[in-house]
This record gives sequence, C-alpha cells and structure tokens, in this order.
Amino acid sequence: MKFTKLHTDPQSAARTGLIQTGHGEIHTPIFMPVGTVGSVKGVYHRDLREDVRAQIILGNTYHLYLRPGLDILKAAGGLHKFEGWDRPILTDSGGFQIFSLAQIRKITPEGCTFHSHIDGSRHIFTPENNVDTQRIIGADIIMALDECCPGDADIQYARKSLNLTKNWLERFSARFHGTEPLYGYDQTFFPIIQGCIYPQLRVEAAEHALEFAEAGISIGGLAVGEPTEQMYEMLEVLEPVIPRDKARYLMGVGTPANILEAIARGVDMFDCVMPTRNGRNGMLFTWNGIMNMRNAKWADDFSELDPSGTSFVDKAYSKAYLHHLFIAGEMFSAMIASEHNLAFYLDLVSQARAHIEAGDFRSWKDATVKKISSRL
RNA sequence: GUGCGAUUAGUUCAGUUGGUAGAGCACCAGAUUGUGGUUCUGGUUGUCGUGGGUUCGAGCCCCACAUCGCACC
Repeated sequence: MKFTKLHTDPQSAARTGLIQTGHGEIHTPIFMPVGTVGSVKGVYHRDLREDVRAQIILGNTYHLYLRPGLDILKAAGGLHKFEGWDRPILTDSGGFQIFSLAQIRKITPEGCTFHSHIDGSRHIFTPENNVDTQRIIGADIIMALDECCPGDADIQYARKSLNLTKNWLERFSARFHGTEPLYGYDQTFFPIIQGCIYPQLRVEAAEHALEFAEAGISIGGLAVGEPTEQMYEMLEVLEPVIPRDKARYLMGVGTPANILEAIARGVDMFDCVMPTRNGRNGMLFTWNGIMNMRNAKWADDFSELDPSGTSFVDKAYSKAYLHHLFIAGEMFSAMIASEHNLAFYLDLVSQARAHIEAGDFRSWKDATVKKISSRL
C-alpha cells in the first residue's frame, strides 16, 4: 500500500492524497462507511458503490471474530469474497469494542481477556493473535491492537494506558512482519496514537507509533467524551509531529463539522457510525443542516427529501413519506436515511477535496461548517 | 329479563382507611462519534362513563341510568 500527497491547502493543513491498495485507489480526504459485521447496515453494496460512491468500507475484528468466526472467514477466502465487496476494506482491531461492549474484561501481560457480548464465552485478544485474526479477515488496511483511553481519564491512567498500547504495538508489529497475507494481495497496518488529552503524551505516543508506521497512522482516543475543542487541540499538537507523507486516520469521527475541522488540521481518513446509526434513528445530514425526520413538522412536507443531495433517494422520496416510514417503524426508513447520509458524507469529503485542489478550502470550510451544523 | 364484573391519559392499566390522580407503551422534543436495528434524558395529555345523593371534602361510599363483558333464564 502506498500513500501519495497530491495537493495542499495554502491556508490550512488540509491536503489531498491518493492511497493505492490491492483493491484499488482511495482519494483522500475520505470518509469510510462502517460495516461492522460485514455489512453496511441497510445498504446494498451496489448502492454503496454506485450511489454512495464509497471507496473503502470498514469491518470490525471483534465482531467478525465472534461471528461468523475465523473458520468461516478463512473458508470463504477472506472478508472481501465473503461479503462480495471488491474495493478496499479496513478493519479495526477490536480493542475499542472489548472496552465498549464486552462486560467482563481483564488486562493481563499477555493481552486482554473478555467475555463475548453475544453468549458470554471467554476469549483473549493478544497483539499476536490479533494480527493472525486480521490476516484471516484479510482487510487491505488493518489496525494495531490498542487500548482506547476514556476522554476523562486522569494523566496517571492515560500514561499507564499508553504504555500498554506501546507494548502491544511493538508486539503487533513484530508478528505482522513475521507473517504473510493469505489471499495474494498486500496488507498494511496503521499504528494508533493514544495519549488522551495530554499534549506531552500525544507527542510521545506519536513519536513511538511513527517508528512502526508504513503508509499511514491512526489517531485514536478522541471523540470519546472530551470536549470537541480538546479534540481539535490534540489534532493541532499532532499535525506538525506526523510527517506529511503518512496518511492520517482519525478513528471514529464524526459529525460533518468535525470532519471538515479535522481535514483543516491535516486529517485524511475518517469513519463514524453516525451517518448510519443516527440515520436509522431519524437524523439526516444535509448541506443545509440537520433534520430529525421523526419531528412532526415533516408530516405534511411533500417536498423532495434533499434537493441538494446526490443520492437517488433524495429525489425519489418526500420528507413526509420518510417521516411516515419512521413513525411506522418501517425498516425502509433506516435504508433510505442510511443511504442518504452516507451519500452526503461522501459528497462532503468530495467537495472538500475539490476545494483543497482549488486552493480555497479554508474559507469554504468556515462558511460551510455553520450551515451543515444548523438544525432544520 | 336476572345476577355478577367492568367503565380513570391516545392505549393497557394502577390508585392504600374518602383529602381534586399515577405507571408502561404511544405521542412531543433533546442526546448519540474505531455500531447489538440501539440506548439515554426530558416533556405534554385527564369534565376519573352520565346524573343525583352522603360528606367540610368523593376516582373511592350510596342510588339511578348508559355502555361493554361474562354467566344464567
């Protein structure tokens, strides 16, 4: 895998780039739809490709390891073949899920033991078996196993947590370089920068992670409870520390405004459940602001869903119809909202790329953030 | 026709020894950031079936009527 920086914005740290993988190219900045268990919930791959225009999607090691399990994934020939997606895939290591989903977990020198949230069965993730698992899943880009430090952690905890993440990263890298991809195409891994909201820890984490970074590096442990301004500050701390020739992936972020602000601070890659999860619950993101489709005010608004939207659903259905579907609890509501939101997120980063190339990203971003954050 | 039971929020129901009413769901809003088709936080809603009586005071006690259900003729 290779990352090439193409254009830079004269007024900010924003840049465009190109990532080349065994499953095709990714133009950055990019948003990556989340397909945790091998499915971007409610959206056909055909629509993901042709309507949403997703360039890369995510899978999750924790979820896929538990279901369908490694035997099935191996027998299928990897996740791409299993789910029928021939563009790039990125997998998260599952570290975050162990901490957010598994009720019982324990950190040992070896790794992290946890109980499945599905059936309570006991498992252990170590940096070594996590590499092996992500080899079997076969994503083009895989994440190091880390501990996601809570946003409100004190510095003692953050320091201890960072030491663990650093140790796991060293072991992860050793195993990664001691093994080969299984399906005939290249895999690369991104180390993850932790350090909570402490600048000195972030810099230390970045310097350590950079020793292991190949094409790209991830920024984790943000948007996990800390104020948004602190997230931006951490990005500003990290921007000059990370060489410009590494792709930067801000994990789990965020709102459309978060994404534009992070692009301005040098971030290239994003993923977030917000367009799909919040979409399933009625929230629609548009260029004119955010709509809650459950609100009664849409009941008799027969205008098209989003006149400025790029998805076919924006013209095919009305606001009143989608409102009705949400109130009626129809699964179709989740499908339409998810497809709209993903198309909007991909349009958002596409417009960002165009403005970076045109050299006016900063002013465009400032004008756009207010509009897309407003409530309709 | 007779007997018994029921009638309280949109709905299903709670409501202690009489002191002018609550819950779940629904509805109306807000939250949600490396996804369990969620979860969390607030908020609105009542001629307590109708009419009369007892009482300082009735959703609660008494009478009549109405409607529904069940049983029996």
